[in-house]
Amino acid sequence: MPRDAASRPVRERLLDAAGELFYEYGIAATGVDAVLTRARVAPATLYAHFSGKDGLVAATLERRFRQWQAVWDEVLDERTDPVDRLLSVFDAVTRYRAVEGNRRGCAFLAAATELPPGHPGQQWLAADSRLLTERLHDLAGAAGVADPTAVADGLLALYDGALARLARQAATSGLDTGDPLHRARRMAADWLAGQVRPVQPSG
Amino acid sequence: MPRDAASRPVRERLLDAAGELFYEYGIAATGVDAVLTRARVAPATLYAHFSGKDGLVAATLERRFRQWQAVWDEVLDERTDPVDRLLSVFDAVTRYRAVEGNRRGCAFLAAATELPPGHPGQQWLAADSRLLTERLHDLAGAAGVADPTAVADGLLALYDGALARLARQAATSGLDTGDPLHRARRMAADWLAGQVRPVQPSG
DNA sequence: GTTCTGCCATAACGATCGTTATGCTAGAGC
DNA sequence: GCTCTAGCATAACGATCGTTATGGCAGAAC
Repeated sequence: MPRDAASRPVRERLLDAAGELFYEYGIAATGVDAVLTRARVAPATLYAHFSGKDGLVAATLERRFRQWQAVWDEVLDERTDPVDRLLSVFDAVTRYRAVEGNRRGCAFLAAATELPPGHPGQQWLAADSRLLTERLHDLAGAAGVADPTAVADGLLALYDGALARLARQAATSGLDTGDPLHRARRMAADWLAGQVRPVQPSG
Repeated sequence: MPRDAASRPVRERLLDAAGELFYEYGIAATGVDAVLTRARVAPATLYAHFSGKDGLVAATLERRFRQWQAVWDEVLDERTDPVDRLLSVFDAVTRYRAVEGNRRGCAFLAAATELPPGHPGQQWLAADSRLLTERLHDLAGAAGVADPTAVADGLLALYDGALARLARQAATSGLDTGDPLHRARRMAADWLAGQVRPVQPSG
């Protein structure tokens, strides 16, 4: 099968190359040729694995979504304190950044501004939004806050804000100071302290 | 000069058309032809007024920056209470949205993900970041908060978060409920209540 | 050893991109 | 009236886009 047995499967190479280039330079600005060159893959091979550029874009977003969800699951499994679990979204994205090295902010946010309506990749942007909304809502409920929806919305606002600022920092490098994610986490913790209604342990 | 005296000057028409199309469909996805058609302008005329597409992009961002700054100035002039003035950034963007009708979130945030480094439009993204950072810092200082930098950063996070969520809502329409800007403003007000150190009036 | 499959390299396709060139017409200024 | 300017419409430029076609080669299957 693979001519070079030591290299990764061709589909993985394509997703790696496309993911990095789309994220670094933008989806529209990245040509198929650039992906092919970086992945060292022939054009016909790409179209044998994907329906086209749109399909490749959707596949990279799908993989990114699953990786991000897996990292969050992992972080969540390490926590037991309800408030810690609520704040884990910030730690998960920090860990995901360390692994994937995404300095340009949220890939889904960037894709949301680039993809037209009806693009096959849109479903993964929706999946990301849904995951964030529903999971934060559930965690807020488990933490015993008075209004889980309001807390989830608030945390989501801080989460989006941190990732959006990361995207802006790439353009305005050197102007901002510190890590937006750390600041957002601290602010969320402060804000939560006033929102969490201590629950009597049932036992 | 203008063949059709009733119409706006050709430069304004170009900026109007380009601003709307770039904002609605993205910068890279909008061809020069689409701008020319919408503005009813000949190709040579565009290149007589701007250095090219990049120059047109930069000019639309410049105009947007100045309009946004003017709206914020206007809102600020109506306020005297220091906390109200601090929260005016949310009201200004709400007013700007009503005037300009920008349902797809922050144009500068979108441009930050689309424009390559060194693009002539980057300076206006930097100007927007600087305006937000410095003005919020000054207003926080005037409000007598303990740590103006921390307060400015916090408000900036909520501001970015609200505009980022607007961008995502365009893709995930119908999933989110309510106005992110209103939620962010309320959350900012709550958060500020714990940050503002009441200052003794000097008189 | 032959066949078959997966992938390669190269080239070409039509379409669209940003940009420039060529005439032509309508109004302003003298 | 004449000139000059500003903008028009159309067409063409080379480049690049996403996509497809062609031919060849290496390793697996049998």
